Amino acid sequence: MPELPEVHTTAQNLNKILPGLKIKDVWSDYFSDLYEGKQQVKNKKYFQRFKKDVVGAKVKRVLRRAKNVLIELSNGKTILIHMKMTGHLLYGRYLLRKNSPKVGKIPENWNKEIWIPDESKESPLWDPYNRFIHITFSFSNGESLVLSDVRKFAKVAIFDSDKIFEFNDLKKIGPEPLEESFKFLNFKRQVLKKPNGKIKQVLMDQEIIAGIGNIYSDEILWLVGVHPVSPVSKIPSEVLKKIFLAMKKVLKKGIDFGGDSTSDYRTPDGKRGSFQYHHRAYQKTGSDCSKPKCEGKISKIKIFGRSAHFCATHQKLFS
DNA sequence: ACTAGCCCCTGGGAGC
DNA sequence: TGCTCCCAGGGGCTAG
Repeated sequence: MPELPEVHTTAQNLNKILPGLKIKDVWSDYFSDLYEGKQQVKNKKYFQRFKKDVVGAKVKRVLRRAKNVLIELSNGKTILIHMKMTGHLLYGRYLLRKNSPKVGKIPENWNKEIWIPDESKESPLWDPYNRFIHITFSFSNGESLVLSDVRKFAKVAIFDSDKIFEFNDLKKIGPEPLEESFKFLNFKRQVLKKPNGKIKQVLMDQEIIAGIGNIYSDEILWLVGVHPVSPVSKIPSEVLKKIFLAMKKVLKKGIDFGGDSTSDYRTPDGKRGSFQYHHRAYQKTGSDCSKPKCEGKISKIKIFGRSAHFCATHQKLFS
């Protein structure tokens, strides 16, 4: 699922490609999940308005804030895309087909419109995980930006660029963990806003720190040897410092590996990232702990409706 | 103000 | 082989 490193990789790659390109058309089969400002776009009428705001504009730049991709347009509007769990953005030459040939496991009786890559079957864009395309932006150069999202949780919205930080999506988001200016004291102040909160939950709280989700929080806590349910206020300051440093390290590592493709995430050229091959805790339930000299095993528990993976042997519970 | 829990969604994997 | 059931979970929302 796209967290900071995945969204960062996507936004950075797109920022090398999209600026200067003019949006020629927008297509979607996904009206219920398009938004215009605060207004949820529930029908075609709103989609037409979204389309009107977008078509004809040029892309100025693409950036990331928390787990959102922001596409700034030349007309004072910004498209916000939150990929949630299974969404990912792809860029390439795409064709709209009706009664299309089968792609992956799409049923034979499929008779809807479908976008398929106009590329050789060797192209990573043909990866079966890339076939759930629910919105496309076609550019005047003949290429398209498409959102593939099997579970349809992704959010696409449009805002006035100068007001975008006034809306809830971005208003209350905490600081960016990889900013040079984000120092330990800021981190400490942030997490201590939830003194009774469990450390894993607090790390994942977007209002405390932006961009960390389930995978990276598991990996950070494994690395520093802190049990995920430890309340923040019980963790000694020097251990919080270790968490802070591990957070920067693990997130950077995620970026270096091109993100995590445990699930559906792909880079805009359709390729997998490789952080999933370096997990120590996330989805390693039952495996031997890989920390040197540790003889524990990775367990899984549910906290706050999410799974947490950790080694009960070397991850210390502060309480 | 807080938190626990439901909801959205659907492919894939496990079990029979 | 094919059916059913359960799981993945970010973030919005509601009930307590």
